[in-house]
Amino acid sequence: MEEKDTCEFICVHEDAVKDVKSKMLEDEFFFEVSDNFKAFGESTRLKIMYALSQRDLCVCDLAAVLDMSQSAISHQLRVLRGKNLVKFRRKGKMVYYYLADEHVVSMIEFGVEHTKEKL
Amino acid sequence: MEEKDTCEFICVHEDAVKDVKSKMLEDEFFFEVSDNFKAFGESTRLKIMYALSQRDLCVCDLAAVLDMSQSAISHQLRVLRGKNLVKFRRKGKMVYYYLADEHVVSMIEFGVEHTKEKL
DNA sequence: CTTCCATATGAATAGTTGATCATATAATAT
DNA sequence: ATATTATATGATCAACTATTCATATGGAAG
Repeated sequence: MEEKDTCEFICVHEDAVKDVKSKMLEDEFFFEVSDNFKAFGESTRLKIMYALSQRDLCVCDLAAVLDMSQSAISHQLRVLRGKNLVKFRRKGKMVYYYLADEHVVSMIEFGVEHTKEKL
Repeated sequence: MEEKDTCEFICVHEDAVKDVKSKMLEDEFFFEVSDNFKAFGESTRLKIMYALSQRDLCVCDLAAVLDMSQSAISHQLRVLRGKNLVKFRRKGKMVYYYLADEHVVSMIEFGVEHTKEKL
């Protein structure tokens, strides 16, 4: 038998709550989805990905395009790599980054379109 | 004539940078897009919106569904209201929240689908 | 009006995170 | 080897944020 030690929830509509609760997804899954959104939810990372959607770029070029330090860019690229949103290939001393798959492109487009429509 | 006081950017590929730079959007716009993504980039807010995509719910029901405090939910609802992602209507003492428009639903679906495919 | 209940909100706090600085690594050239 | 250049990364710091706690607001009922 369940017992809430939080003494609230007097007003709960049991049927509605039960209904929605049954339709909720795994907590773990929500976490993954939001974690994915989070990658796009920071303007520096979004700009990096947008730039890469135009063409593959090395770190230095990205820094120039965004007018930011190489270090800052590298750190964000690391985050994006960790989420499998970008990949890279070496070419001599340089490292060229590119978007990991079409999902990234369509996610950006989706966000851009929806934001435009909201204006 | 431009002069960077940051003494780096030796490796920049001018043509590539110029090309991509010309294709970049307004800084302000990138900020808005990422700000929108950010709303979905936090699991509590995402869960709230997902729950509301199933049916309109009052604050107390949301708290019950997510098993979180009423205060925490209210604070996040405030954030969502601020970004015009949810709206509400009063019914007596209670306040029913619902998603502001179809954009919210499709954004959630989009994120969910893309995350599924990545597994 | 007063009480009760649903919700909102300000303040405080802990955890997260993005940028910088300094430094390390890795590849190329000399 | 050593020097140079491109990138990566650890540490630090400041800014931001999600939750909690305490309290306020606002509607309904007595």
